[in-house]
Amino acid sequence: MTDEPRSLHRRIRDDIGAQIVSGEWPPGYRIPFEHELTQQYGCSRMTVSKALGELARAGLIERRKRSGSFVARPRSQAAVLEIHDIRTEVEALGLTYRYESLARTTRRSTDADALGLAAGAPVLELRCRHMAGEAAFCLEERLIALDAVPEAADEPFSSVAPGPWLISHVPWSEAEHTISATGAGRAEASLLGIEPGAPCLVIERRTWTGGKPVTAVTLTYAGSSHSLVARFAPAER
Amino acid sequence: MTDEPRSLHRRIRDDIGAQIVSGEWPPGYRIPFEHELTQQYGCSRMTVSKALGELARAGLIERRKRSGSFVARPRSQAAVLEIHDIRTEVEALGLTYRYESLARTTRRSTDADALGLAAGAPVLELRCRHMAGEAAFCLEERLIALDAVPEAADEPFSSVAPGPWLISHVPWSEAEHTISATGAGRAEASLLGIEPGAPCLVIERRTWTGGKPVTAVTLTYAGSSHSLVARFAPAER
DNA sequence: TAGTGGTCTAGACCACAGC
DNA sequence: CTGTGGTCTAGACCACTAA
Repeated sequence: MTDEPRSLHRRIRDDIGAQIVSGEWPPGYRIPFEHELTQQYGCSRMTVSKALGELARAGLIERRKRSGSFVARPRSQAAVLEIHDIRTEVEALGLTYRYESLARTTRRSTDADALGLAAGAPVLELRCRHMAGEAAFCLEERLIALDAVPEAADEPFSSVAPGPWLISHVPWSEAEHTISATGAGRAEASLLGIEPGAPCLVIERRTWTGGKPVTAVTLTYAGSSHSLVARFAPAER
Repeated sequence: MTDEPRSLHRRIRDDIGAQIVSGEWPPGYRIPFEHELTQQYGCSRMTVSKALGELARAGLIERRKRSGSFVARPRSQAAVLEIHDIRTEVEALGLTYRYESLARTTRRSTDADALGLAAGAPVLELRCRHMAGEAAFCLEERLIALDAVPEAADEPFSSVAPGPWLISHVPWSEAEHTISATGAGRAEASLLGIEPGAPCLVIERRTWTGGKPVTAVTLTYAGSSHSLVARFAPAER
């Protein structure tokens, strides 16, 4: 009936996860000890350990030495937010994507910049617009630390959006996102084709690689055109 | 010099992670085979396998049978969004939290409800307000499926906010969040103490347990008062 | 077909926290 | 002290897939 038993540790993990999600094992319930599960499933301790380890990572259970593993109680809602490339977002809506470069300046960073760079470090400042069909979809205002990405100084960014360019030129990155709502200013309203003061969803992203600031970007979406979706699944798949 | 070697698989994982984040191993680079790492670290294959498995889960590497493990190229920005209890948020700002119940209705669900319940199922509808000091912090509009949480019918929610109450009465839950920006309507503006049309950050959350709808809530924050932060770390710690 | 990762075993020692 | 989870070993077989 089911296509389940692809691997034993997954089966164990899913069995236990189902007990928890269904409420049969309430928060605080003590899960069978590893050695009990090895007997129950007729397997070695490593296998159940792997299953329990994944449940613990997912936050479903809490493991305590000497006392056992317990169903955790839900704490803060944690959700995985996927932030896609803007071109992908637009095309997923069935619209034609177009990129427009508005301004490009090289200057020295100030303390007011969100990048977290020492004042005086060279930065590239970009302003651009992402179009969906004939309508403006998103405004982008970006700083790039030229110390971290010197090649950016030679890139005009006239036809390539800075986001995709950076992804292919910077090895890997940690990021922090801040999401808020504001009213459109005059310039933004005009560029987005909305009324001044109209609600906008604003995503600010700061990116580091190996602890060094790489880029800071502010994306402004007309409030009605965009939303973010975040999901939480207790154990993936 | 370092306090590192608490466990070998962590050391291996962090070593490789550092190579990737620093850019020394660019996207597409082939990571040493498991048996090579086994020799390099003088350990068994399970240990390196665990390390590589965690890196793969974190999205830093991609594992391909018969050809090896490779540094992945960053795809969509994935970030973990933590959504805390509103009382906690307010108190973290150093303000006094207060909860106000505005309305409480029991009715039958309609197709227009976001809950995803069959039409006609009994639901509890709540409207309430979360205060920070003397100012309104957040408006809450909530539906609770009484089939899933029958005890809610007996709870007045006059002094207990539905969020914390649900957490302690529902075993575990999956959730989906949608974040957007809107302009405040008249009623909302008056309750939040802002101008009609002023930007608001709106979080809609739908919650299930074991696949059954439990609750749907819309939280409306005055745009200037609130923001969400999401972080991404390539390998935790 | 050969070599990779995926999974699993049947042991082992250890640190640690509750008794 | 005792028993738990945390870690690790030195093997093994398998499925898959790139060559």
